[in-house]
Amino acid sequence: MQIQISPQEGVPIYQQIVNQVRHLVASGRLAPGEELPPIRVLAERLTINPNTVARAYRELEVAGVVAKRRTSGTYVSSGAAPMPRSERLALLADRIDALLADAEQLGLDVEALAGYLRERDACRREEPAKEGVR
Amino acid sequence: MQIQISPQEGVPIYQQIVNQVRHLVASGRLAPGEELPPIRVLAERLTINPNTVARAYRELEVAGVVAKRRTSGTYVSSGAAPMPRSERLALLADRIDALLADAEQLGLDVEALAGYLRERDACRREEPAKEGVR
Amino acid sequence: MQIQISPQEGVPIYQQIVNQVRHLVASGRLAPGEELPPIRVLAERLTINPNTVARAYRELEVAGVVAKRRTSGTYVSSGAAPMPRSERLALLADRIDALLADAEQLGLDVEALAGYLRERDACRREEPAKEGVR
Amino acid sequence: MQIQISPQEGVPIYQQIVNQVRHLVASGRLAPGEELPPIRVLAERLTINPNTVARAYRELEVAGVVAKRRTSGTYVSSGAAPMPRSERLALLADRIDALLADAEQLGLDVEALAGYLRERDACRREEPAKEGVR
DNA sequence: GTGGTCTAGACCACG
DNA sequence: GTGGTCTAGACCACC
Repeated sequence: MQIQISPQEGVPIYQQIVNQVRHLVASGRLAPGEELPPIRVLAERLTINPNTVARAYRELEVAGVVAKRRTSGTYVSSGAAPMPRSERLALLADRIDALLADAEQLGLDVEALAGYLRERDACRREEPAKEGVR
Repeated sequence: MQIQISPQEGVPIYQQIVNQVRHLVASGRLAPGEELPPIRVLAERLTINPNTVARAYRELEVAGVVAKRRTSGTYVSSGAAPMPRSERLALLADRIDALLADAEQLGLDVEALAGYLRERDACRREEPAKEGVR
Repeated sequence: MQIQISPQEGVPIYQQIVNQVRHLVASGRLAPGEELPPIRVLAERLTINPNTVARAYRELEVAGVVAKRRTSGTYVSSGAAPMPRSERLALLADRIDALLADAEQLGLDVEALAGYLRERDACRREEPAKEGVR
Repeated sequence: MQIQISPQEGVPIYQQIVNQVRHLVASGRLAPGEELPPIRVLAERLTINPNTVARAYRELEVAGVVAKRRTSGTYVSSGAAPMPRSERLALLADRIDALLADAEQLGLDVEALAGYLRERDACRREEPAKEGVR
């Protein structure tokens, strides 16, 4: 399971984990019934405190995204189906809107923004992929 | 001066003000020498605590974006020139990158994202502009 | 606000707080808009760790029972109306059922249980009320 | 031997078994000298891990409620006499007290509680007896 | 002053 | 080996 933590702005670590698991489930990369890494394992991999991972898993559990089997591990809920493309896009709506608002305030139109989007995307693909270490 | 506050997730109010003033200056909508609204006036308009506006102005001052003239008010620094388009785009780089990373994790490619960007932009222009007040 | 913690069986402390706040709200003893004690204050009063109280308050928040105003405190949600008597009784249904099951297994009928209930209740009222300290 | 397991809140499975065996002995339904089901048989019947049943039997043994005869099985201790009614009631004292405390916090008096007790009891007797399996 | 996050580490319950 | 709870204490952000 691919999870990247970055000390990005002010987003709490546990929140980043929650978001990313949700995204992996929404895109079908994590299928219902699939097992998530044990709390301690993921904590070690990300070099963060196990309590932080536990909090993320707990939130995912109350949200119904995952289910914990006490002594056996944590699994993607059987009811957590992948989302259609349009809904996945909708998950980004708020941030897109905020971006558009800021761009407008900067005197940039949507085409400039779209162009820049492609440019940055090209960069990402060239880079050797930097590690998301904290 | 057009400033919109939204209780959006976790972005601090003072930070929103700082960003927006920076943007207005970068785009040339606020010209060097121009006067900003007095703290109390802006606070009342946005219905927020005057301390919050004061903090934003203070940060803008130490950043050299604005200058306070003792008894008379707050003005855009004479050294605060509008930025070229490329630099203005660069201000959005971090958020663009984060967006691309999330989109990828959602299994969405850059073209889907660009398309959605245009779609949301169209929505914005139709709407009567919702109030950004608290 | 009256909250009692007891190292009773295995019920986690944070859970006891959650339950009791819910009950106080359900019975109308805590009215919508009323302020709860600050995390640190309640923690000190119960001589437990502030993190434990914070966890209880957080759960109450996601459940919509209370709302936190970031820098000002924690309040009973305006939408958290008192419940009618029948619903309040229903909150105890699970435990009542478990009790009846156990009583049956002990060869005790419901009347014996009801009688014992009154007897214990009489005791409670006589006692000087023992402290719920941990 | 009638034993029902329910994944009720947080009561451990092995504890449920212990309690129920104690209750059956206290009420005289399991007489001294009577044989308990073999570990594997009970485990299979309740569809739980044999280790869990073993743990329950072990606790019952150290408590002197049952005795293991090396090669032959597990039996109710000869010293395990049925308890008088008052003592059986006393076994429920803690839970009764907790219930009364909660009821009081919910603004319900003991009579309301006793009435509800009878009501739930009536329900139990009508129902076809729901399965207590996992 | 408010709440929020995170760490480090201990101890428990379960199977 | 799983996850759960709790503590102690640090540091941050906001107003």
